[in-house]
This record gives sequence, structure tokens and C-alpha cells, in this order.
Amino acid sequence: MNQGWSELGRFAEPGLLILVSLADGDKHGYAMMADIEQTCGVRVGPGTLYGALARLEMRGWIVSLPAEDRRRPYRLTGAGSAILREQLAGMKRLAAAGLERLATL
Amino acid sequence: MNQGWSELGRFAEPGLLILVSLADGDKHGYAMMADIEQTCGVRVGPGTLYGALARLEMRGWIVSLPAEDRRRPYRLTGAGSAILREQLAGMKRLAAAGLERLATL
DNA sequence: ATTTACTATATCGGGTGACGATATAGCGAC
DNA sequence: GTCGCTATATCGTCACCCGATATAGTAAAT
Repeated sequence: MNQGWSELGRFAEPGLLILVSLADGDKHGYAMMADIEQTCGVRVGPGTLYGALARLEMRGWIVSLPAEDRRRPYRLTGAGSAILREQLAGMKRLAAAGLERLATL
Repeated sequence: MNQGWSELGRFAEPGLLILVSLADGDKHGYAMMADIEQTCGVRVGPGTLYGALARLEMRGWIVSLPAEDRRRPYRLTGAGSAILREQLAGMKRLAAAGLERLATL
């Protein structure tokens, strides 16, 4: 984690970044790392990524597809896209409310 | 944590919620809990709150003001509001990008 | 007056997860 | 055949979330 999205304790959520990455279409781990770094400017290391993938799958937000080649692709589930939509809507509200507060400060 | 902002492992950042709460003006802990619950629908317990407050202060995002009465108010620092602005801008971008991806899914 | 409820802060402990480091291995190029 | 890239996996440490619990002041109710 970190850089671009800038130093702080733990203000970024790798799991959420993964879900956003998969919202674009099925991807395997390495491709997600590249996608997330490119679109968010955040580097997610393998330790973070594969741990988060396992937890997301365990919770049913994603499923792993049969491995093609050396690649193990993942797909966002219905539950995953529902929770993602909900989370992003909440984030959007929070960001708007927070920025407004900062503006009138 | 949880409810309204809905069940998931750890997709909410108490530290960020505190900064947003303080962006509205100085507040003591108990007032932040009330403010955060009212505006975000998220309940932050005392264990979460005071731990996060200590860390935020240690990092210089907030300062504790001299206690009036029984209350220990906190104030957002310049560094704190800068980091908050940056974080919220990032969140806004991510939310917009993610929701767009979900829409074209 | 004492019980009840709310305000307010503080601490402890368990469990979860972020993340760097490291290992493994296939592939293409030079 | 070695170098760099693609790709996945695991381990260990440290941070920190969060429920539970303790403490205490205030204030209205009984």
C-alpha cells in the first residue's frame, strides 16, 4: 500500500480496491495489481493481495474460476457487486459531506 | 462499527470518520461518537474511538485542547485537514470510477 | 437519599488483517 | 544460461479494530 494515495496508517482498503478492479471484468491476481496501481496509484503487494483474495472468496464476494494457463482468474459475484455498490455509495456520500465541511472550515 | 454502512470485514476507517467529524469544528470524544453515528449511521465504540484519537494525535493530524469541565476536546491540525482533503479526494475519485465500472457491467 | 440513566473518558485483551520479505517456477530474449 | 518479467503462494510481525469493562460525575425521578 501507499504512495499517491499517500502515507497514513491504514486509510486504504485493499479488499475494496480488488472489488473495484474486478468490476471491470474478470482478472487474475497479477493483473489486478497492475490495474490497481495504474488506476489508483496504489501498489498492493502479493502478501496483501492474495490474503485479501482468500478472504473475499471466503465471504462470497468473489469466486475463483478454473485456472487457464498459469493464471487463476477471479470473478465478482452478485453479492460482491451488491456490497461494492453499497460501499461505494457510502464512500461517495462521506467524501462529499467531508469535503463540504472542509470547504466551510 | 457496522450497521447502515453494512456488514463487512473492515471497510470503514474510524480514523477518517473522526477527521471528518472534527472538520465541522472542535469536539470531544463523546460528541464525535454522536456526530459520526448521526451523520454516517456508523457506531464507533469507545475502544475504537480513544485508540484512534491517540494515534491521530501521535501523527499530528489532531491536537487535544486543554480539558474544559470533564470534556477533552480535539482540534484538526493543518496537516490533518490537508491529509483529510487528500483522502476524501481520493475516495471521491475511487467511488466515481468504481460506480462507473459497476454501471457498465 | 438512593436509584436510575446519561455523559464522558480510559484500558485491556483477543482476534483479524495489512504488508514486507521471501520462495517458487514458467517464459522469452539476448 | 542468465536476466528480467509474469504469476502465485506463504510466513511472520506489527498495527489496530472493537467489544467489554471500569470509573466517575451529573441530574432527574421515586
